[in-house]
Amino acid sequence: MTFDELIRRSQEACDALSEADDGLKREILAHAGNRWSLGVVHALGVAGTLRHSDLARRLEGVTQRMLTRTLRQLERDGLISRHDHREVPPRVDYSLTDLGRGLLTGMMPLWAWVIDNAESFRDARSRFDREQA
Amino acid sequence: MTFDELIRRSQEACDALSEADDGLKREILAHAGNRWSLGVVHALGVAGTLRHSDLARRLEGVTQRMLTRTLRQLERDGLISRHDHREVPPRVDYSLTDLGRGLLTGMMPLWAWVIDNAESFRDARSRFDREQA
DNA sequence: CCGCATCCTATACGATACTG
DNA sequence: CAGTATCGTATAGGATGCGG
Repeated sequence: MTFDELIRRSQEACDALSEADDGLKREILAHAGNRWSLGVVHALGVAGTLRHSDLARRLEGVTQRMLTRTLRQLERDGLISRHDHREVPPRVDYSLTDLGRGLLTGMMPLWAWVIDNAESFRDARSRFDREQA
Repeated sequence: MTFDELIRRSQEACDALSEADDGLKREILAHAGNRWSLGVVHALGVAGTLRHSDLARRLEGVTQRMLTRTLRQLERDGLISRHDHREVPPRVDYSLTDLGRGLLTGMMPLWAWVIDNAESFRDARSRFDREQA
């Protein structure tokens, strides 16, 4: 598909959008851009099921507060499911929902593209910063 | 490609990532999640070249401040190019770079996926909110 | 027309300490 | 172990007015 065809289709899709849908799209993408969301989704995609402490170990630098907040947000978005075993000591584990797996799948091409063009991004940025100086 | 194969590949890709690349990925996605970025990129994809005031008209509700800020950010990321005609009154127009077109292309599948699953997102959220009550 | 300066609110993110 | 509470800073986003 050419770029123009792609644009035409996206134009049609956009015209068909309700304002609520457009807000939803931005919201989901905004969540995906949050500090730890992608890391959590990816870790769960790789491991299948993980406990809170497992995730804390895998996401180096995350605090309990931010991990909990991120998990709640992802759960609210329906991307992960939370299972509380109701034991003492506490045992809670998380896994991707079908929706979460779908997001991960849908993100891959974009992700790969960003990595492939990492150098272009760095070049563009350093050029911009130089010109501003 | 199955989900597991996809995960395995993303795992390999992730292992190969420098920490800087990972930060870059998050940063680009965070910018994509910003309030007006996608709208600007999409509008430029559709129209080709637009002036500041054209964009302001197309993005209903945007303020001059946020539009300028968004344009600077996108320009710094190398996604759009800015051409100042240096006339009086001022005349500045914006268009997508190859990198910007690439981002738009890469975003389409994800975008379409979010729209396709809009109802699932709403269901998940209302279920979550009900259970919290 | 385009952009900036100023002032404001909301929230992401983090450090730290605490609870069942 | 999982989560909450409280503190702080940084930044997104907006309203409004000024200037080349």
